[in-house]
Amino acid sequence: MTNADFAESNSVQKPRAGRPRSAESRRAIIQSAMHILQNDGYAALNIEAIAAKAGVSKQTIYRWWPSAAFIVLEALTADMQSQDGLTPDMGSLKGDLLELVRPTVRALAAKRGPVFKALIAEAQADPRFAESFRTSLMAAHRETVRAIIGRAQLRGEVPFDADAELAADFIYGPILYRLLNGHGALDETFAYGLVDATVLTLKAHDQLAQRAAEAAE
Amino acid sequence: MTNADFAESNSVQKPRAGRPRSAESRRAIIQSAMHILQNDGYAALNIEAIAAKAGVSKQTIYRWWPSAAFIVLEALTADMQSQDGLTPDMGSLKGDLLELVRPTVRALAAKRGPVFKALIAEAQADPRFAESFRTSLMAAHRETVRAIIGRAQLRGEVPFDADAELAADFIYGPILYRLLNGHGALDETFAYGLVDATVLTLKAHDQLAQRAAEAAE
Amino acid sequence: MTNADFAESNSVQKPRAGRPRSAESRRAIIQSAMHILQNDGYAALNIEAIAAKAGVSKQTIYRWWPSAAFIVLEALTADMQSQDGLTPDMGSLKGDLLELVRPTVRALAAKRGPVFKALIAEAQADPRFAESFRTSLMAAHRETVRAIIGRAQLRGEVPFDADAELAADFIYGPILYRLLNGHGALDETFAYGLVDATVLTLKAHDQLAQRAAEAAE
Amino acid sequence: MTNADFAESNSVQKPRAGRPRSAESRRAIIQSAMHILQNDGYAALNIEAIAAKAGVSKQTIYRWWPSAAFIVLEALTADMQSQDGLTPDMGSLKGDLLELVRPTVRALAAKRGPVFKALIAEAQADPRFAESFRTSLMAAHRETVRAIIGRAQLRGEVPFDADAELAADFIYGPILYRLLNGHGALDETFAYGLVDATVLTLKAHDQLAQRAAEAAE
DNA sequence: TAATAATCGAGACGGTACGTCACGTCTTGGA
DNA sequence: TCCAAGACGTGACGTACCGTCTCGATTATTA
Repeated sequence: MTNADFAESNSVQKPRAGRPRSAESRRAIIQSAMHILQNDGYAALNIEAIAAKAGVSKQTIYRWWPSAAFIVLEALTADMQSQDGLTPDMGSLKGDLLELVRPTVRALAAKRGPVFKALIAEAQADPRFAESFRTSLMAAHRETVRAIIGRAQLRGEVPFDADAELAADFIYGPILYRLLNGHGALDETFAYGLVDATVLTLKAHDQLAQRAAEAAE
Repeated sequence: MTNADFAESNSVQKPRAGRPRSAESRRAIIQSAMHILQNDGYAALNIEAIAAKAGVSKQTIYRWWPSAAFIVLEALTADMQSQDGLTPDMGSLKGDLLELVRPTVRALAAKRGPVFKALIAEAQADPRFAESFRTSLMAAHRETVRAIIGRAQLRGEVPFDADAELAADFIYGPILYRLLNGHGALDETFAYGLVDATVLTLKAHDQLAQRAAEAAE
Repeated sequence: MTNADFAESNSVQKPRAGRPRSAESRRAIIQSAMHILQNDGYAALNIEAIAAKAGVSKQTIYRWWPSAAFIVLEALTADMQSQDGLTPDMGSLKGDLLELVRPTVRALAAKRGPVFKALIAEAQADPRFAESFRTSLMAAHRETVRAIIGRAQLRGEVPFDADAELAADFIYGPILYRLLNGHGALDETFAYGLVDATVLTLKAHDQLAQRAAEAAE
Repeated sequence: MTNADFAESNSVQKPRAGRPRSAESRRAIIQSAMHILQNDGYAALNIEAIAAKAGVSKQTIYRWWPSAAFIVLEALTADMQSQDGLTPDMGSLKGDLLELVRPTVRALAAKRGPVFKALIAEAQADPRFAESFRTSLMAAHRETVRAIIGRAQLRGEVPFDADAELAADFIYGPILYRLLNGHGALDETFAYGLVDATVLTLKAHDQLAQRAAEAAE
């Protein structure tokens, strides 16, 4: 949990004495950070540049965020909460997964890719950020997969002992791998292959077990 | 391909004029870099520290490597070439994959993890390094998977149209995901689950297609 | 005029926003620079050494002075302003000039010599410094000569068309020449010879003109 | 005495064993040095640049000259010996001095100025070079003045106790002063003023002494 | 209506590392 | 013995950001 989140969540119940936090500055900082990120890349995203662009003092930034990465993370989570939150039931495991994977892959192939790569890189160097990153963005993604598999289990499409954790690894692992290593395209074909393989795995687990049982008779 | 690799590969055929490169310095630089990396972490791995520890000038380092990451990469590839090169045929797809995945996962859970994480992070910020990293370490890993699947195809374990590329993504994607995100352990259970799922996927592709054909009769 | 001078002269009227300049650091920098200069010579006077000795960051030095030479110049002008400002009227041109030249020559023959030589050398390589050097130290020296000759003109010792500029060149030129070239000693004899010759020149200008007029009758 | 001078003076009597010094390289080095000096200024004149431009190894330069300044000095003295050596007797002290001072001032105001300034600056930092500079270029200049005054003494223009050393200081001091400090132009007016003052001084020394003797009667 | 308290901008500060430059020395093969 | 080529250790450069620290000014709550 970032300092910013902390301050925000507390601001409701206890209006502390002194000058309140400037919403204007907060907005300017986040916008400036994202602007620099989009235009000049993550390498150019440093506190001094953000402060200069936002017309804000460095101190103000350090007061609310531990590093530039946290600013980006805040922008991203805010963005995700506004648009996502919906994993529509398409009526089948494959349909649900496609509805999840295809937009994800498409976004990462476009402008979301560089941002995501940068945050993951940052997480490797900064344990505090890794924690925040994992428990906000990443956890939300994995939860979606768990929900979809839960629905598939209720439908009887996959056995109840299907490993949702491993399934989430199978969905996001290869995506991350291609995103970071760049050995293959993040395109529709990949999305379909990914979903097909995952569905096959989850179902085959069942069917093969069934065939094994039949063979045992 | 790094400058160093280039110089090395040419050194055989053309003993150019001028003082030859100091093998002593090269060794000291690589060793110092790895020593700092193991003891103080990647964050402490900077050119000045390496130069100081190796008793070498910064210029000498910059002459042969573009950045500290390239030094680590060179050490790692040299290390890999000396110990690997062998993907023993265990007689079955599952056996081969386990023989590949288990040591990999074990190494990444131990001291190889932090180094790998750092290099991947570095690759996100430096396109030149990303290129080198992808075409050396990463490409070698993927090639191993392709070889294993090739053997399985010859054995008749998996169909000839099995997608080796996707299989490699399935093997290394989840490993990378867990390594970088840290949401799950890189342990034996994970290794088995990973191999089982991959084998099931590759085989189910065949069997399900077969059942679909039978059903069509 | 250095940045430092500029900031200083403005500091009275406008207490600008932000943390004010550290007088402590300024003092430490100047003192350290002079200390290194006296002990190890101008060749050893570099920004890193000054910063280290003063316990100050290099950036702080670069913020206020363009180079080490400007620091020395500031120290020297401050020193000169505190002790000089006085060109006592000795009652005669020769007396005034001796009162000016003898201490100057004595100082340059002692510890002021190396410093002065170094600054002049620096001025040849750095036009910005040359400008500062000329308009501060050098201009003050020349002005003193002009004042002395002005007094001599009022006394009737020298004609009103006596060239004060050339006289200043005659005073400081030979001093500089001996200082830089080292072909002759900067001693009392030299000082007397210098003053005698200058006085003779200035007066002879008058007398010879007079004799020429008499001869014309 | 430079290494080059040493080698040169010895080369006549003892043709040492081994490959002889390359006259081609020597010429290329001196020419390259002067070319860089004229085009890019003394600040750009470093051994690496000269070596690169001359197509010569750095070692070859260091073998024959202690520093770049010595190369320039060698070029300058060679140049001076070829054109000078002649101080024509114009029949009068003033004529002789003008014939000496006017070309000198003209040359220093033109392209000789920067070179001279740089060498003088260099001499302040390098005692070995100062020694060479003083005993070659500078000494030659002073000797010329001594010769001219010697002639004037024989002519009876100036007394035999006229101080030739001080006269040389009076000629070259102000020139050097203006050259280095840049407070005044090095033009014809200055040359005439300089010569007039020097002649007046030398002669007034006599006449004033005479008048003092008359007054004493 | 003050006093108190936190925030804000500006910007100076001590640090650390950067990547570059030139130094003067060395080690090759070849002339 | 000299030469070109060029690698080497050394030392300093000037710059970029870091995260912290004063400043005066502003804007709230609390007394």
